[in-house]
Amino acid sequence: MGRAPCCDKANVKKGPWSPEEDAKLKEFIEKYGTGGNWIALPQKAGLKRCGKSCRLRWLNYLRPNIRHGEFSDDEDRIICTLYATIGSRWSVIAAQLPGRTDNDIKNYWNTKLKKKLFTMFPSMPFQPPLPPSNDHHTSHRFLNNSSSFNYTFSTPNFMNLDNPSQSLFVHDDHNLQSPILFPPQPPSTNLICNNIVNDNCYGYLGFQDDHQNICNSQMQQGMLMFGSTSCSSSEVEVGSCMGQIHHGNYNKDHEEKQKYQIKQEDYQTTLHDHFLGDQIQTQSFMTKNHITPLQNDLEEVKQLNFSSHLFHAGDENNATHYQKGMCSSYYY
DNA sequence: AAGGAACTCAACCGCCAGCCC
DNA sequence: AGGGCTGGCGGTTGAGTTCCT
Repeated sequence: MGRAPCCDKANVKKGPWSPEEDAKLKEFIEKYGTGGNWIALPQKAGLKRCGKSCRLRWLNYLRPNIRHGEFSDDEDRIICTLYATIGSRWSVIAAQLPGRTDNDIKNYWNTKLKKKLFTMFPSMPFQPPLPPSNDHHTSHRFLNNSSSFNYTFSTPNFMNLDNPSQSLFVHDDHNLQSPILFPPQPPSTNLICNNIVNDNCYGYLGFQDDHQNICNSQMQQGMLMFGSTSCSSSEVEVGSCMGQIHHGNYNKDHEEKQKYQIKQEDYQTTLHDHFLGDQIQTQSFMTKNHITPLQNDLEEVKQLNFSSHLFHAGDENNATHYQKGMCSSYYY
């Protein structure tokens, strides 16, 4: 048995909306609101339309303060940054661009922006990150068997061109031919990856042999996406990555920095435990405790000007032990 | 000028989470 | 507790438009 239709398909009009229908819908909603029930609305408003169609028409076209037309460079940048970070979550991206709808942004990305980026950086595989898995069995499979990594991560990256050892690259594909992570001096091991998984974040570490290609492609992407600002080596904090995302314009006040600062001590201890020698031990090295201020998902992200769900940590002062690796986590 | 290809974008489809009964 | 319903969302479609040869 199939799913019950949301409306009587035979008796609803489909296709483009006429000006008369627009006027009817607009007038009704301005007068009575949606009444909290889109399915019942068309009948009340005298429209032969599916409730969902009404909702879409209102949200994407008729509601006040909708902006159509050219996207600005700033909007492009925001879309690219967010897409690289959270993927095709258009509604979240739209929430950062007042007046833009998720549909508009999705169309813009699919028809223009993506092509623009490919034209500028043809060798760059520009893929969104995979949404975090809710399947903890899947997640833990990585933790327990790094050599059989078969999951698609395709995630953002950002870098510090002044000091690549502080740059974060996270990327992957099914065939393990793309970088998992770029280390400045990669060991001659095949890919080893380490995933950090918990309820609110996941991330991973890894090495890859073909580091020159990684470097080249990721350099381009890093420049493209996030500029080349430095991040602090003494502070391991969200702020440093946000600065990069904002092309150096990021100005977090001290209090905010404190709020999101990761304890250097925790970080060092953890890395010492797991980065000795050329091998990364397959073990989670970040826990919820490290990210507590960030785990309240998207509302937090919005409040923080959209980018704080991305966390980057690096410290070259302890390079003897672990400059070969960086770490990353993504929060949803 | 014509017609085929490529592009755009409004609208639809179907899935899913959350709410309510 | 669980089944049905709804809103919200992302992916996809296809008619209309623009571009190219």
